[in-house]
Amino acid sequence: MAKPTGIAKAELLTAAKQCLVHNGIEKFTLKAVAEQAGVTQGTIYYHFKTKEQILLEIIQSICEDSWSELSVASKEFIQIALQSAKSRYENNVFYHKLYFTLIVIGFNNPSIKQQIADILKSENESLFKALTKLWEKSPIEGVSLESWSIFFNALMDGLALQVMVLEDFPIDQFYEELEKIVITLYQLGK
Amino acid sequence: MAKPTGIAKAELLTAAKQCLVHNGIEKFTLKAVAEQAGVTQGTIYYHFKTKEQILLEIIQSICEDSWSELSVASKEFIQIALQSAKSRYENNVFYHKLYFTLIVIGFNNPSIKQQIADILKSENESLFKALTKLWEKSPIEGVSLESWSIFFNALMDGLALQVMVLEDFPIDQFYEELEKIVITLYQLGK
Amino acid sequence: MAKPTGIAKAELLTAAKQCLVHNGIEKFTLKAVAEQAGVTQGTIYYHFKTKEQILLEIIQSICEDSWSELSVASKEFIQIALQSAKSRYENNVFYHKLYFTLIVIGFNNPSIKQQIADILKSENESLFKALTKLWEKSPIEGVSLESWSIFFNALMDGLALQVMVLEDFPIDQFYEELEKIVITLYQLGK
Amino acid sequence: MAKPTGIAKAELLTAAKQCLVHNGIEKFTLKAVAEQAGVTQGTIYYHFKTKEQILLEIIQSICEDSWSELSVASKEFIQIALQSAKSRYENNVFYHKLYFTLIVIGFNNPSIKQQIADILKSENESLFKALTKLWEKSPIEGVSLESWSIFFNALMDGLALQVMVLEDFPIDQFYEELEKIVITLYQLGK
DNA sequence: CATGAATGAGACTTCATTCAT
DNA sequence: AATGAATGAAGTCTCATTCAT
Repeated sequence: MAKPTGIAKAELLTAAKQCLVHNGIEKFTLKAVAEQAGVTQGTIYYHFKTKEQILLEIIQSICEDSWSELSVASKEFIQIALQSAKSRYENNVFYHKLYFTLIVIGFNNPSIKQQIADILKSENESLFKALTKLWEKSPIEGVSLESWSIFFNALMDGLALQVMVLEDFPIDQFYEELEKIVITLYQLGK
Repeated sequence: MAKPTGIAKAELLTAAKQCLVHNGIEKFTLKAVAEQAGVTQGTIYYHFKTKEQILLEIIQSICEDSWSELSVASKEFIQIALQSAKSRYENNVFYHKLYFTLIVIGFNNPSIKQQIADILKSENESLFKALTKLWEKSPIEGVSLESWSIFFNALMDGLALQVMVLEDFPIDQFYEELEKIVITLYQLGK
Repeated sequence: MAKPTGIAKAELLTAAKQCLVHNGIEKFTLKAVAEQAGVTQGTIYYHFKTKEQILLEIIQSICEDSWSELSVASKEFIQIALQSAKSRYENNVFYHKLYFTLIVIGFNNPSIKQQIADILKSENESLFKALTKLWEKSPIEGVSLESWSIFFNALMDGLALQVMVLEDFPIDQFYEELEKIVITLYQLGK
Repeated sequence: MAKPTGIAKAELLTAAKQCLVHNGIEKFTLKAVAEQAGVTQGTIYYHFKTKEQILLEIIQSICEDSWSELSVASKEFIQIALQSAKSRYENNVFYHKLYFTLIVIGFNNPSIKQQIADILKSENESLFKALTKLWEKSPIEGVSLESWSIFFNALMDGLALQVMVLEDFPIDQFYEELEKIVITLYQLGK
C-alpha cells in the first residue's frame, strides 16, 4: 500500500523545482507549477499551505539530497571533486541554478536562509572529513584543515557560478588543474 | 549641456539598488523604488522605459564600479584580496547581495546574463594582471596563471556567499590564512 | 429504526453553529465546520446537500428551541423577562450572536428571512399570551396588548444588541428597572 | 480647486454601502463594489488598503451621519422618534440594514465592534439629552433617565429589526402608540 | 519634470463542491 | 458512512504601466 499522497507531493515538488529553475524566481508562479505538474492550482494548495511552504520543502529535499550525496563521499578527495564536477557542474547546472536561486531568495527569507546555512555547514564538514582522510595534515602551517575545506567548498561554488554565467567555461580543464594543485599541496605537506 | 536629469536618475538607481537588496527580487517593486527615492511611480517612468531597464542600468553601474575598483588593483595581489575583503565583504555585504541577486536574475534574462558575464570576465582578467605582477609565473606546473586567477576569483565569490549566508563567518581569519597560502605558493614557484 | 445518523447530524449542526458564531459569517467555512466537528468536508456533504442547507437547518433548530423556550414561559411576564435575561443574555450571548447573524443573512436570503419572520412572530405571540395573563388589559388606552408585546420583544432584542456590543453593559440592573416599569404600568392599568 | 480624490473616495464608499446592503455580507465582493462604482478593482485598491478598510470607513461615515443627525435632535423627544421613524425606519431600511450588517460583522471584528460601540453610546447619550429636556425627571422612581434613554434606543433598534424582517409591519401605527406611552409616562412623572 | 489617478492582467489564496474508494 | 484528493470558480490583492494635468 504505497502512499499516493506522498508520491503526489513529491511530484509537485519536482515540478516546482523545474519551474523555479526554468522560469526563474520572478516567474515562479503557482499557475506555472500547476501546469508543469498537470494539476490545478487548487491541488497545490491542498498539499502546500502557501507558496513559501513549497520553497521550504524544495530546500528540505535538496538538503536531504545533499546530505546523502556528501556522506557517500568519504573516499578520496579528488574523486569527490570529479564526482561533484560530473554530477553537479556538468550535468547538473539544474541543481546549481536551483541552489543559487534559493540562496538569493534566502537573503530576504530567514527560514530559507537558515536551511541554506545548514546545507553549507554540512558541506563544509563533509569536505573536512574527506580532506582529513586524504591529507592527514594541512600542507601549509597556519592554515587549518577546516579552512582548507571551506576554501574548497567556496571554490566549488565560485566555479559553479562561472559555469552558469559563462557559456563556454571549460570546466573539465579546470578540474584537471585543480587535481594537480591538490596533489602538489599534498606532497608539500609530507 | 548640464545634466540635471542624470543626477536624478542616479538617485533613482541608488534607490533601486537598495530596494533590490533590502526587499529581494520578489518584492522588487516600482512602488517600493519610488517610495525609497521619495518620488511617485510616474516619475520612475519618466526616467526608465520599463522595470527591466532599471535592472539593466543597475548592472551597468555595477559594471563601472567593478572596472574602476579592479583597475586600481594592479599592485600586489594580497593587497587586492585584503582590500576586497575590506571593501566588499566586511562593509559591502550590500554589494555582494546585489551582485548575486543579479546573477540569479540573469539565469533567466539574457541581457543581464551577458552583462554579468562581462563583469566576471573582466574580474578574471584583472586578477590575471595582478597575479602576473605578483608571481611572474605559476607556482605549479600545468596550472596556468589564467587558471589561478579564475580560481581566486571563484574563491572570492564562494567566500562571499558563505559570509552572506553564515551569520558568524570569521572572514578576517580566512583572509589571513589565504595570505599565507598565496605566499607559500609564491615561494614554491621560485 | 435507530437513527445513528441523526445524532451525527445534530453534532454537525452544533459544530456549524459554533463556527458561525465564533468565526462570523465571512469565515463560516465548510472546512471550519468540518474541523470543528472533527470530520472531513466530505462527511458534511454526506449529511447536507449544500452549505445553505446547513444554515436552514441551523435556523430550524433555533426555531424549535425558541418555541419550546417560549411555550414554557406562560407564567408571569416578569419571570419571563428574568428568565430570558438569564438564559439568553447572561449566559447566552452565543444564542443571540447566532440569532442576529442569521437575521442579517436573512436580509439577502428569502428562505432564511421567512424562518426568522416566523420566529419573531411566534415570540410576539408568546409574549402576548404572557402579557394577557399578567396584565389582563392594557395599562394605557389606545395601546393594545399586541403592541405592548411587540414593544417588549423589540426591547429585549435591542437590549441584547447592546449587551453584545458594549462590553460592560450592566444588563442585570436594567432588568431590575424594567421590572419596576412593568409593575408600575400594571398598577396604572388597574 | 475641488478635491477630486475626496469625491472619488466618497463615491466609492457610497457604492460600497449599496453593495453591502443589496448583496449582503457574503456577496460583498470588491468586484461588486467596483462594478457598482463603475471603476476597476485596481482603483479600489488605490483608495483603500484592504477590504476591511472599506468597512471601517463605511462605519466612520455612518458614525459622522449619526452624530450630526442626533445632535440636531435636541428638541422634543417625540419629534425625535417620529423623525427617526421617518428618516430611518420608513425610508431608510437601507440605513438599518447597513447598521445591523455592520453590527454582525463587528461580532468578529474588534475594530468594527469598537466603532459600533461608540455609535451606540453616542445614541444613548443623545437620547438622554432629549429625554432630559422632555421629561425633566423620570416618571418612575428607581428608573433613571439614563436607563429610559437606553430602553428607548433598544426599542428603536428592536422595532427596526422587526420592520426589516416582517414585510407588513405597521410601523406607523406603533409610533403613534409609542407617542401615547411617552405622553402618559410624562404625565405620570409630574 | 513630476504627479496622482486609474487600469488590467495576473498573482496568491480560499472555498463549495464532487467523486473514487 | 466516511474520507482524502482534487477541482475550478471566484475572491482578495499586487504591480507594471499609462496618461491627463
